[in-house]
Amino acid sequence: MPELPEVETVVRTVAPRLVGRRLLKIRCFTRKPWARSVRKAEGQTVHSVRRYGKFILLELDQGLLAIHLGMTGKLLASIDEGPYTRAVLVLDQGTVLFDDVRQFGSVRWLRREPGKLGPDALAVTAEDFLRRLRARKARLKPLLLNQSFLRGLGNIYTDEALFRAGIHPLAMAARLTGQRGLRLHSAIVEVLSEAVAKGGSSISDYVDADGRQGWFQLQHRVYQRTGEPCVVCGEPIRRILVSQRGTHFCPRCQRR
DNA sequence: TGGAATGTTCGGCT
DNA sequence: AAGCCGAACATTCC
Repeated sequence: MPELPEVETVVRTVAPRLVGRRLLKIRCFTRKPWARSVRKAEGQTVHSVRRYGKFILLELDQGLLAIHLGMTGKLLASIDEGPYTRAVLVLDQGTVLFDDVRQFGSVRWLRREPGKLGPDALAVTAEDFLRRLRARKARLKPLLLNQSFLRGLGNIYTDEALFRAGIHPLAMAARLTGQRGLRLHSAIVEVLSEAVAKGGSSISDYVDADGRQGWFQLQHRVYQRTGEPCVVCGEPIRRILVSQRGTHFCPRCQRR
């Protein structure tokens, strides 16, 4: 489920349940190694909840609780534990569940925020973005997915941003003209802002902490529209594999 | 039945 | 060193 807009939506919906609350206990139902670190969070008060790239960070008295939703993780303001509930945050008032079918997600206690990530995809300035593009000898699709280059983009919004900018996913980052680099920066900020405003994309079963779906999937122009006509030129949308990820683009609007 | 799915990490190769 | 590739993690859905 989770790229920047989905994580941002979860943060906004879960924050009111967590801020000011005391984490009495964290019960884990998994044998993943991350479950052992959460003990250090028990007994602590949650001072703030914020998004850091695709991480949800709970600021505690000491250190942070870092939640990553992986591919299918959900944070739910609920007490209805199900077969995929991997952790239960027991608060002094209420509970929050961490459900995760595929178990690529995690909840772990950290001394400080995760290091070595690039600037936030919604906050990066055009100048900084251009400078960073220039410094990389890599193709755009894998580069934009790389969280140490820019944090927050995933497969959906990378494809959507490249389409909006009219840039081929295999184009070399360092060889983009300044104009096209700026266009890409605007496309990224625009598509992410619009998606946040729509509560993210519910392409399989993504829901926010209150169980509500997002609606941005209705605005997707290329992602999972293989064979359907391009909304701009009518050419069928093509799907290729780029570093093992399905990559969708319009061969006419996004020439190499 | 095989393949694909919103993600990250690690080892190996160039 | 940087970047690419494939595999691995676990499960469901079509």
